[in-house]
Amino acid sequence: MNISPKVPIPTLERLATYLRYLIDLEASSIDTISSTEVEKQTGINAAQFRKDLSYFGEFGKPGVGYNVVELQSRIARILQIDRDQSVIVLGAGNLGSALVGYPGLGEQHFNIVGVFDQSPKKIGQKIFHIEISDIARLKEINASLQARIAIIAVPAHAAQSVAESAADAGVRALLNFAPIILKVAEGVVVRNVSFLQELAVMSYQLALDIRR
Amino acid sequence: MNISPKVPIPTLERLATYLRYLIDLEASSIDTISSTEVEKQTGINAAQFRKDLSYFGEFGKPGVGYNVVELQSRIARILQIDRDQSVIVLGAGNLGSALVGYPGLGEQHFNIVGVFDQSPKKIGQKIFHIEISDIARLKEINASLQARIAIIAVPAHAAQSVAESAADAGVRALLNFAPIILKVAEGVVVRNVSFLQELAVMSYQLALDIRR
DNA sequence: TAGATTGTTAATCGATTAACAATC
DNA sequence: TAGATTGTTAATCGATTAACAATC
Repeated sequence: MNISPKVPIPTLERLATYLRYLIDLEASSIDTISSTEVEKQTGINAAQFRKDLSYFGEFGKPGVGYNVVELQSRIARILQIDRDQSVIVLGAGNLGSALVGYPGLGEQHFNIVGVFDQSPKKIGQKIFHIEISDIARLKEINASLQARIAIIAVPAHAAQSVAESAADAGVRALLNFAPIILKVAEGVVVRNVSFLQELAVMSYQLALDIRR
Repeated sequence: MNISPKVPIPTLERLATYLRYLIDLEASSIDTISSTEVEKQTGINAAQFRKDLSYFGEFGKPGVGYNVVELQSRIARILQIDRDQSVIVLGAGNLGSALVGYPGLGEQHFNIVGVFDQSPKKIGQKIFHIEISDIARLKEINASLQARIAIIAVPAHAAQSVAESAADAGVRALLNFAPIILKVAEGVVVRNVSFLQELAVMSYQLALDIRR
């Protein structure tokens, strides 16, 4: 298959997992792996692994396996992690600030080029060498930053309006940390990071455990 | 159906969403809603909503709908969010500290009762009124804290070993922020918060958009 | 009562996994 | 060549959605 039709989201998520795993393998100087080995080490079914890759072409050699470095760079290219991408952070509270300082982002070529907040106390201050800008000037400032990805780290009550400003400022993808369902225009991608939800799920599972 | 067999994870995740939505409704002094109304406002299919609830019993009145306050409190009880739960945070870096200060946790009755780190510089210091303890003393200290939920906010290379210490200290549920697949013993629940993965997915979707 | 909406069964859809011919 | 492992098709599994009798 040459050009990917619709790739399932779970496949894309696993692709990111494979990539991390391959980077570890490379660090351990392993240069070839089989899908069976992937299953043993990640717990992801071998057929699943092969199927996931099949959406994007052929990556392995029958009887041999996959070249670690090659597979790594091809997955990185598929996910666009082989090139720098500009990201802005909306909200300079505890969470927003922590994200600005998170080294993993840069490692994956997500470069934070701007941080915005509404509070006059924060505007003009710096976090990790990036100056906080007035969120009211988002559109104007992003006209030059040209970030297409924004991380929303404002309180729930402000999130919807911030999302709209972002879309208006040319942002096409929102990573939303606020516990709220965002309504966005066609063509804007949203992914939610809902750790409260995750805690709630665990909370239920924990209780189940006790009941039996 | 009286006692729930196996409830799908997506159902549990949506339950947490419904709960947030119902709290908003209550604040707007709305006391009854129909599944159709839920669909309009959250985008979640009405049949899905009814099916999700059906795993736990009967909640509505045919021809009328659901009582907001009652549904809210019943979902809270299902998810165990109606009572306080002790949580410890492992790792007092930027992310860990931000989580300790995150007000949403307390609002959902997740009370942070301890913060742990390995760095001698941090041990003994306070973040938001909680003193940072030595992670080497986790088992000893959690013997009295009795937290069964831990949030892992340490760097990837330390996460596996921290997870093992936590399990050894009696923790039964791990909310993992480190970009790594944790291997845990039977009976320990893990949920991952992988915003790097979410960014990667968005990055792919963004590129797709351009190609067409 | 007539209209609205539930809870649940059945149909549909999509994702995961098993099986295997092709191939190194 | 014989053994190993891929890529892909087919079978299975599970979740979502539509349809509708029961009921307020």
